[in-house]
Amino acid sequence: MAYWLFKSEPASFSIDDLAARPGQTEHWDGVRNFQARNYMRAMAPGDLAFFYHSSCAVPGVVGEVEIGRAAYPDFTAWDPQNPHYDPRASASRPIWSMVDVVLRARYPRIVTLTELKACPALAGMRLLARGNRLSVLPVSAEEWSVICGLAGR
DNA sequence: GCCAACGTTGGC
DNA sequence: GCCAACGTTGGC
Repeated sequence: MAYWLFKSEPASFSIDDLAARPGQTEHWDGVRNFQARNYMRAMAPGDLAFFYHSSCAVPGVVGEVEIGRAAYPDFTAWDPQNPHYDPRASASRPIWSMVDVVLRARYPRIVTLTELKACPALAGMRLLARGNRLSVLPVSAEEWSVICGLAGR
């Protein structure tokens, strides 16, 4: 059982968008970074992940999802109409992966980036590391429980 | 809109 | 294999 964090720009896909999906589930497609892809390949069904809103007025953790399906080919990569199209990818050579996520909790309030930074127990968190840009990150069990505490859960 | 930080690409 | 150029991310 492992813990993770997914970033998403709410203008593109927010936790409310996920909540509105049938079954409150969605495949997490469009990741085009090898390290982030490899983290998704390490995910197992039942793993939990934070849903983080980035590039917005109040960046922060807004909820939790559960991994519903382990990594499988990201077919959006070989769709020329898709904004994340990668001409190197194909059905026989997928290159990119995605997982399915299922909404588990939408927090009643945002655990803001400012709060995370102010929390000494989270000083080593990957999300807070200088220059961090990965959209998929591992989270330690300690960090998970600390942030759940901040969220009031 | 700005800028720092980073990953990727491509010339050599 | 090096490294400069470029594109992207993401906070502010």
